[in-house]
This record gives sequence, C-alpha cells and structure tokens, in this order.
Amino acid sequence: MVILTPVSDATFDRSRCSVAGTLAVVGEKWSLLVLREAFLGVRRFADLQQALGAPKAVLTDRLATLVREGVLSREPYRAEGERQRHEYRLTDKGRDLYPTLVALMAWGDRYLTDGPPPLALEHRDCGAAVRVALVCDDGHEIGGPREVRARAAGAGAAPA
Amino acid sequence: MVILTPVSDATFDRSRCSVAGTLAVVGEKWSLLVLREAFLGVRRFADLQQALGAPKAVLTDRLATLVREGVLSREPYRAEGERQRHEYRLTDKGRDLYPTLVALMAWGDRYLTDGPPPLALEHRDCGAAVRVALVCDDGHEIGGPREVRARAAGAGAAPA
DNA sequence: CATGCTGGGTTCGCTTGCCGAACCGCGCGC
DNA sequence: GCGCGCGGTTCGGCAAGCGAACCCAGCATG
Repeated sequence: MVILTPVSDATFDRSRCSVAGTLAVVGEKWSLLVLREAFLGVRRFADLQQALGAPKAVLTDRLATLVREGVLSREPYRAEGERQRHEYRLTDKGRDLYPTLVALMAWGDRYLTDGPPPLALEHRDCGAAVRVALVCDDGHEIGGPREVRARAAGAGAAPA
Repeated sequence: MVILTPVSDATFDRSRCSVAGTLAVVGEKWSLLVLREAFLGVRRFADLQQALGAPKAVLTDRLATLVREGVLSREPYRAEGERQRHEYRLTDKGRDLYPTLVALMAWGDRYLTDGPPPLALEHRDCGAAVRVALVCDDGHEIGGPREVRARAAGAGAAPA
C-alpha cells in the first residue's frame, strides 16, 4: 500500500530536485552572502571577511566550496609592491545566480524593510528600477504560482 | 576613521541588507524545501516529513518559524472520521517567495541536471515554459549583473 | 471497558557545523 | 636578518542537525 501525498503534482523524485541541488551548492550559511558581495565587486579575502563578519575558517571553507563548484574562480594577482595574492571572481555559472539573489533581495525589500530598500538596482542603460519577473515563453507575465502547473519529468508512472 | 572596502558600490549597510534578512527567515536548512513542497500543494506534517526526509524535530521547528514569520499559516481541519489536525498553507507573503524558488530551480536545471529538468513549469493558460527574467520598469529585459547598477539607499541622489 | 493503532509531535544522545580567538607561514620592505 | 600583514589553519566551546525512542489524543476494535 502506497500512501503518498494525495497531491497529484507532488509525486516526483525529490532526490534529484533542482532546488535541493542548488541549495547543496549555495545553501550553506554565508554562501549566498559571499555571492552578494561578489556581485557588488568584492573579490579579496580580507574585504569579504570585513564585509560579512564571518569567521575566517568558515569563509575559507565557503570560498573553497564555491570554487570547487565552479561558481567562483580563484585567480592570482599582484598589487603594486605586494606579494602575489588570490582573488575570487564570479564565473558565468556564478553570474547565473544573479536572479536568485535579486529575488531574495526583492522579497526582503518588500516584507522586511519599511521605507526605501537599502540597496536599489537600476538598469545601467535607462536608469529604471530592476525587478524579477516570471514569464512564459509566449511572452505572458505570470502573476504567481496559481498560474503555473508543475509537471514531473517521468510524467507517466514513476514510483519512488 | 572608517576603513571600508575600497569598492565603490560595496559601501552600504550590510546589517540591513535584504538578502541577509530574507535568509534569516528562510535560509535555515530545510526551510526552502518546505516551501517547495508547499508550492506543490503539500500541507500536512506527515506528508512533508515523508517528502523531505527531514527529522521531525527540525521540521516542527521550521514550520513554527515559518508560521511565526507569516510565511505559512497553521490552520485546523478535520478529515472524515478523524480527529482535528492542522495543515500548513502559504500566505500571500509566502507565495511571494515563488520567484526565489523558481530561480533556484532554474539554476539547478541548467547546471546540475543533464537531460530534461526533473520538474517542468508551464503556464497554465498557454502551456509554455515558465522562466524567471530580470526586467526593468521601462520594459527592457536584462541579461545579467553587468547591465545593473546598485545604489545604496543613503547615497547622494536618493529620492525618498 | 481495555487494547491497539496512527498522526503529530517532543525528548534524548550523538555528531556535525559554526563561532571567535589564537596561532602560523610566506613574502615583502627595511 | 627583523617585523609586519595577508591569508589562512588550528583549537575549544557552543548551537544546530540528526535518527531513534518515546508520548499523547482520539478513533477503532474486542
């Protein structure tokens, strides 16, 4: 007897869910905040540490993970009369996490902050405010989850 | 003397950053996965527990947090000849986290999965695939972080 | 009535992770 | 050579996550 959730859409293989997978990469504490700093242009260990206030050991670990996962790259540089150091910069893979960060920020701006948002994003070309939108490939803008249907990949019969 | 990072855009007050704030609400382990299930229509404790495989105690705690934060509501119900139970359902505040989940999922679909995504989202009206996009209020679609400028709230030309 | 079953938790040890502070090592300027 | 500062690593303590065991209400069964 299989007592699964009675919800039709909910019968898919959680173990390979993309949300879980992404969280396995960037879901640990500090990871997404490191990326926020990266998007703000912070690249050096000391600057990250000061901006975040995270323990050095944790920061070291998070950076190593993000580099290993290909979200950041660790590249040598040397400043005027100093020894060689490394800096951490976003890869294309990392840059593609931008919408996720913006979505998190937008929610916080709306529900956690009163008054103007602490950080405003504007389109470099036209100066207008930037926001995240759900759209479908036919060009419709989507208001919320109710307008969306989820379909599992093995949409025939896949017992878990 | 304030020694902040030399990076121009990076000088804003991290302590009230909306990304950090949002993560304080949904950034703990399992929280976003609970919400994923919620968006799939899973509402009952036992169903959540089975779907996620999280320890009961943690799940209890996450649900309580999400209810306290107003992301979920805890509502009594009673099924045919059973005693009264509670179910957890998304509030509007919770529903507004949908783009965040979709963004996380999209990234995982792209970089973590080969082949078709485990879960496909389609527009209920037209059947076309759903994706998350960055747009500006003038209607331009934005390709990535390079096209965006961040401005701190306290900075010079900030209209209230 | 006593008994058992089931859903929704709570409690209990154990392990893992996070934390701040201390320590270390390399390369540079002196 | 000496000291210094960046970029870590190490260390002890605390908090969170973990699976398993336990608990309690209420319905069903005998």
